[in-house]
Amino acid sequence: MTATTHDVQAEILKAIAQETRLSILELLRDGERCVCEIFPAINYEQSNVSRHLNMMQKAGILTRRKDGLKIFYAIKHPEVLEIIDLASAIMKREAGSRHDLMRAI
Amino acid sequence: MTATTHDVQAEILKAIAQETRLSILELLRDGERCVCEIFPAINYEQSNVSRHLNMMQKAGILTRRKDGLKIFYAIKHPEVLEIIDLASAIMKREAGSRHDLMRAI
DNA sequence: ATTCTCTATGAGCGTTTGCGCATACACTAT
DNA sequence: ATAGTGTATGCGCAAACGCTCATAGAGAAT
Repeated sequence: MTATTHDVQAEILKAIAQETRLSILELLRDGERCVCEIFPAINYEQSNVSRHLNMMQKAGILTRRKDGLKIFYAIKHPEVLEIIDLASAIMKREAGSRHDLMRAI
Repeated sequence: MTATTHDVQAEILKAIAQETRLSILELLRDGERCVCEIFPAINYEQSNVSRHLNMMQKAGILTRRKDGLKIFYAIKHPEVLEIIDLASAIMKREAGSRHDLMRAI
């Protein structure tokens, strides 16, 4: 029960570190979206997307807003997108160094 | 086989988003360490720590250097620590808003 | 060659994850 | 009340994860 600092950090990062959730977060980069807009866009079952959104909200990185039937989710902390961008930076540099390695052979 | 952008991003972030690995990365913040220094510090089996280090190296976030018997691991990209720090920032803000919620009741 | 130290790997186990299908729930509209 | 739309949840399943114990490799030292 006693959650350590690393437990909480891991919970937040795990909420971001998954293919489907990254697709969702990329959509939410432009602003809030409802489930009905998201799941056709990324081509997954509505239930699956709903679970992912719920999970991210519980992890504290998404907000939830009800409007009639629809429920709109949005990114809560701008740091989430910064984290994704940093991961992209690592990815690109890694791809580059692998190219260098290729060329060296 | 065709790895998408999100697959690679997720692989990098997953390599960070785990309690034990966060402990290891925190140790590596001060510079390179060998397995023999790390596993007693975080109180896990040597084999377990070895696997985590190997996994992070394959994900591209750690470097590996051999020196006699010992093998030294180090953080390869400074962005890794930035990501952890951003997660901390989110964590603190969340903790704050939860306090506000508590006080509001 | 033997022994000692450090690291990696095989095997096994319980838990968690991500997914789809079907169904329940919430709200709106007629 | 009934039907329709949007969202959440129960269930089951295959795969991945994280861990430990035991063992194998690799290199140093005697």
